[in-house]
Amino acid sequence: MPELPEVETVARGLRQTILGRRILSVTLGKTDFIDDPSALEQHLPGRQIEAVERYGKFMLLRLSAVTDGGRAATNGDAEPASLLVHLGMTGQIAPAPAAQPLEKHTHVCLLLDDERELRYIDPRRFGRIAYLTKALLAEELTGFGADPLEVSKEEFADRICGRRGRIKALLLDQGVLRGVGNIYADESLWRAKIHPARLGANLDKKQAEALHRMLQDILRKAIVLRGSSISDFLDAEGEPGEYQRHHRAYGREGEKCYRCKTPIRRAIVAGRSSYFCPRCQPSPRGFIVLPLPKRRKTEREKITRRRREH
DNA sequence: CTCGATCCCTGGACGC
DNA sequence: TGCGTCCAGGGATCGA
Repeated sequence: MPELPEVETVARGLRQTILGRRILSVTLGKTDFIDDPSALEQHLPGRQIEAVERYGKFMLLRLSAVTDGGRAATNGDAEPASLLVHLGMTGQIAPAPAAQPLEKHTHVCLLLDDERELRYIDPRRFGRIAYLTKALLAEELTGFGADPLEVSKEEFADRICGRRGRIKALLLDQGVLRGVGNIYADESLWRAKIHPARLGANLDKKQAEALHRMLQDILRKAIVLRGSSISDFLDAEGEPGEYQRHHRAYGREGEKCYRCKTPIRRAIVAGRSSYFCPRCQPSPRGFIVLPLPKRRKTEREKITRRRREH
């Protein structure tokens, strides 16, 4: 599931491969995850991809104005615009030779001026694509929290300690921090020895600082390793990341804690599977780990299976 | 403000 | 083997 490091990896890959390309035409498959499908068809052709940025879990393809004067004057295409891409759970975006057969669940193809297509594949369609004018983009980006890689420890502590919610929920809340998802929330909490169900307001300054440091360390390391590949994640070159080998909590239910050898537990916190060490990350008062159904296959086994298939 | 529940969607795993 | 069921989860939304 693409979180900040995976989205950053994909964005970097796209920067290497499609910057400066012009979009010639648009072909759409299923469109129920696209804000305004016809806007893509109307406004993308003729634009050049000038930059690829990441904002939280969003990718933003910055597009030039259309230089064809006659058409541009009438429909707003004389202004630069952006294509917003959210990979959701299972989204992949990568260029491919236009002649190459389409993979199943390819829903958007942008024909480029070098006989390639930028293709968006998303089996579950939890992602999102939107054509955004400058004004719509500004509106879209309001309400997001700090970038976890940029945020100072003081601001981080302010954002966490002033809230009543559970720390896991706060880490996942894109309005608090943009880009953190389930994996990196659990990993940073394990490293900082903080239970996911603790209330943000109950963390002391030292714990908030530890969490800030661990979260940044983990995200930076994960970016270097091109993200975590569990289930479907592949980068823009179609390669899996390597950070899943460094997971210490996520997906490790029943396996030994790397610090104290106590079996890692799983509980639902903030509506998500949350993995933690019951000894290193002591529960807050009153928190009960409910019995959970036995896992059929651990995430680790899934990864192994995937790698063999490759 | 914060919570849980529900929905979206598909593929894969499992039980029978 | 084949079919039904459950589950994963980011995010939107809604009611408590």
